[in-house]
Amino acid sequence: MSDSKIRNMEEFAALSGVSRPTVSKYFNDPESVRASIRTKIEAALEHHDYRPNIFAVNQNRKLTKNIGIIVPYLADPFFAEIARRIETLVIAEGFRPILLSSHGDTNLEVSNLEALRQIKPAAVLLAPLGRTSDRQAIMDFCDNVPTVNFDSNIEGAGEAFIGHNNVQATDVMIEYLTRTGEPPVFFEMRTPPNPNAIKRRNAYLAAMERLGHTPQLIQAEGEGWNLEEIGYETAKRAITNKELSTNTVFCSNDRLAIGFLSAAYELGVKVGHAEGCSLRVAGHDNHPFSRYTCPTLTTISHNYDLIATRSVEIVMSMIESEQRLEERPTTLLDGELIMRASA
Amino acid sequence: MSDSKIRNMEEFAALSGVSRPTVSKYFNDPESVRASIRTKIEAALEHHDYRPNIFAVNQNRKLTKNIGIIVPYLADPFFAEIARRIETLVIAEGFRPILLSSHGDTNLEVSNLEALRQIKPAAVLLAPLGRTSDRQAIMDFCDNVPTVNFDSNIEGAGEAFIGHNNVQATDVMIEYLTRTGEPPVFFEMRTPPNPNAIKRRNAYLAAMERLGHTPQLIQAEGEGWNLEEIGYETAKRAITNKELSTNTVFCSNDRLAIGFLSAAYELGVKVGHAEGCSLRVAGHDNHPFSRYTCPTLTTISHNYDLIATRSVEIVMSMIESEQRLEERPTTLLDGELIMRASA
DNA sequence: TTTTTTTCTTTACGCGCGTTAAAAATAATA
DNA sequence: TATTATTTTTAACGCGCGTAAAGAAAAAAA
Repeated sequence: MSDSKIRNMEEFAALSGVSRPTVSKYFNDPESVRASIRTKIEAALEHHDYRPNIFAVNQNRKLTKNIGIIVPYLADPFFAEIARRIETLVIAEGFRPILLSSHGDTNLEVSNLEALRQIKPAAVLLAPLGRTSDRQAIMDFCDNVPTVNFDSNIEGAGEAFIGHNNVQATDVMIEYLTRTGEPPVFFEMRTPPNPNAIKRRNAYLAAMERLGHTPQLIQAEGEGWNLEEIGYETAKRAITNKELSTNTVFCSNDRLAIGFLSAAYELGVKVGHAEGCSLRVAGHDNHPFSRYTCPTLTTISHNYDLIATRSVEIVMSMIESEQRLEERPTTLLDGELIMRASA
Repeated sequence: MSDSKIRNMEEFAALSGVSRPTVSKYFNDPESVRASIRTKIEAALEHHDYRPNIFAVNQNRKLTKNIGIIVPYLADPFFAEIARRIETLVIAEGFRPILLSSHGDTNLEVSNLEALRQIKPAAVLLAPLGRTSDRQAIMDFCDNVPTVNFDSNIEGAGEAFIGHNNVQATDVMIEYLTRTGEPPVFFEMRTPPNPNAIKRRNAYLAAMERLGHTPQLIQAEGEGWNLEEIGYETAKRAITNKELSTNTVFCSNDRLAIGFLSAAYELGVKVGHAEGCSLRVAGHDNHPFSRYTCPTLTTISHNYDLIATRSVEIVMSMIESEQRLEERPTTLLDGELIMRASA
């Protein structure tokens, strides 16, 4: 590797003995030039450290090789895990992932959208905040940038939606809990940030009615994304005041469940389905930490793998076909019951 | 807001009644133009949606307004939390954070560095993988891009290092544990990915010797970043085989401790400092979830706030002074004992 | 009001690369 | 070998903006 610094494509083309437009063609798609030419260029690449200036490239292309990824809250391991998988897939497809977190903040979500629009991404994968999203800003964005909406469905936003089948997942868990013990109370936030929570609540109410049981909602009052704390506080109150009408609690998500378990432990309430336990607790999401709670958390898993692969697949097909999808296909991925010690 | 799409600065300048070079000056620093001119431009901005093309801007400036942030593993809530704080501070300073995770992979760390180098960032905040980092690649990078090294110290890398005072923190915890009960066993990985772990081990050994106690290391064999699992498996073995020489365990980090607590719970070993408990467990890091473990985890907190603010401060001063620091200042931030139920 | 200082306008070049059109070279086919 | 199809070269323009120099205009100082 020679130390000679190459300033631009002109110089590199001269060194490789190929004309600049052909070199440009090569970098856009190595297969598009003749093998003999390719060999020349790649030989030169081995001796000289050259890569096209990314700003100049992006300025002159209508769309870049960037793919934006926006998640509502990256410090939540669930989104961190999804983001990690998507990033990996995007890189494998030869694109550059740009990962942005809205940190639970509406304004930041909007400015993330603006930041992405500026860099002319080939496409965007958007997991919106949900209830607190600026719907208009998102719709405007989707008009201008090919977007796939995932996790939180914002009706009409983006060319497609990939999400979790909250109804199926909720049904599976309620069926399991009811079959193996008492029907569950539903533990949730009164005003959850994420629309999936509403779907889960409604699915719970519907399933309980269908099965002929009386539903009970325990609703935490907090706002924001500090879910463990909200779950902990509310659980402490609910347990102390004996608000639970059955011995089984189905939490709207694992983070609330983690808070619940913490409160139960502190109050000396033994959780689990083994003998000697007075309470069963189940969660929803298969949060990365749910297998290490005490007791380990029975929950319903998202299909992490499919949610990532399917989203990236759709994005890639959109990019390839270079046209928007006419309808807005919605993919709901079934959840899987993960049986552990807590219920 | 008129719908008229403005193609470039030329058009916008015409609409605002100001010459293009002056408009350019304005966007680089609004204070650098006369108030009367500023008013004109800002009036035009209210009617027309225009922002300079970021690629053209970056191409023509020697250094951009980008600040790179690399963390070793973003799915670890510790790094997610640090990254979140740093991002927020960087935005407040008027820069654009570019957050990249190495996902625990050496090759990805290297390609992240390459990706950053391409976008000519004003500076970079780097938390390297540590033991598995490609030291040469990092040193090369730091030669070309002003970098601040944080969390994991790679000797000589970057203009400065901001980290955790592992020795002080370890001493504080050992002093506390010893004073309130039996001296601790040290629970760690034999080949930890992060150099902080080595510092903690050595600090433990030194402190035990100083206090006249016999040290004992329980070393997990695994590799990688799946720390809870590694902690869980090893703890199960250690408890079952009665390998612990005292009733107190000091874990090298909270994620190992979470795995340890999970194993102890499963085996029916009651953890805590209350009566009826047979084991005390302490961690290190004040991981975001450590306050919700069962029992809640006694640990030592990083100074999350200072680690972020100090790092960003140094980066900003580097950018402002436009010159590299002559020495390589090392800042070690003291840890704070967080007393909870587990020890 | 006149002089000096500061700021703005005009004009023009450069950044590094995408892209196109016409001419030249190479490869494939007859 | 001659003909045709394909690829490459040459030459040149454009992308949108930073920036520099010289002259004009505005503000500040005398």
